[in-house]
Amino acid sequence: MTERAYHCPVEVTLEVIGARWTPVILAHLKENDRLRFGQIRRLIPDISEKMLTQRLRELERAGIIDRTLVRAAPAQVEYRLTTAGRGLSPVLNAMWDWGRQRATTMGLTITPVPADPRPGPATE
Amino acid sequence: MTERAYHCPVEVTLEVIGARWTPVILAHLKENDRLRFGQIRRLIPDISEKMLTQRLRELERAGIIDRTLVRAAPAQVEYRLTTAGRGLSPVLNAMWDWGRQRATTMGLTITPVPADPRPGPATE
DNA sequence: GTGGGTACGCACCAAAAAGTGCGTACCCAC
DNA sequence: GTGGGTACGCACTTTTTGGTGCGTACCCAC
Repeated sequence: MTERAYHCPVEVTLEVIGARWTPVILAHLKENDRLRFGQIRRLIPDISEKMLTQRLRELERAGIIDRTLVRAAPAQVEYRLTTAGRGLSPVLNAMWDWGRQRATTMGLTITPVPADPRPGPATE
Repeated sequence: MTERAYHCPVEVTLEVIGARWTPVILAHLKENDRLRFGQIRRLIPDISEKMLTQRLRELERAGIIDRTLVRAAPAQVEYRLTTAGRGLSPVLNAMWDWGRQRATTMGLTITPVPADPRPGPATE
């Protein structure tokens, strides 16, 4: 993650959002404004908790997201994009759009998952 | 690189351009239209030849770039974005712009490198 | 009082990614 | 004829990344 010299602006961008899952996390935060740890985890079923924590810490350090402790007791935190983070919207939007387009032309299916656990009885 | 189910369009995009250096390579191809292997290598001083070859093969298979053998003898090939690849321009532009912005606000320096070896005498 | 949810940190191990060095085949300049 | 540039492929090792499982501290529902 520590690159010394940059020879292209894109390298700078990648140092911030180049790690695995990072743009996905940010895209969800852009879509949902504020999300709790567990919500992000459910929105991205394939990410492990360790990964998610790690990425969130990195983004926090980079000043891209903001962590707020909502409740201390049974820990509850909220993440949201900072102003700097919102500056990434064009990147995230473009990635979102291209992915949708690509899925269509390649016949891929995208199955979104709700951020909150199903409230009703077991859906199986 | 093989992900089965997608839960967000951004995941689809990342499966194509998520590997290390990939967006940098594409950004240079977008800027320069057509580039030879050695030119890309010089434009990205920190990439190894193995890496570059690998990424180029992946992008070729994904239909994002196009490889043309210009001369067989002392092998010379040219890479360029396909139509599908040019569809990534919004993403690449956004990454480029954000990186420049970020470099400015963070006081980072970007030192571009020429694609071709210095032809004249030492420029220093 | 027992289990589940919340949001982690830590340690250990497996897997994937990347670096290094060597070989190729040909051309050209010196 | 010797060395350098062109664009790689291959094998081997190292580094990085990520997964798994365990522990925490507290609350709430049953």
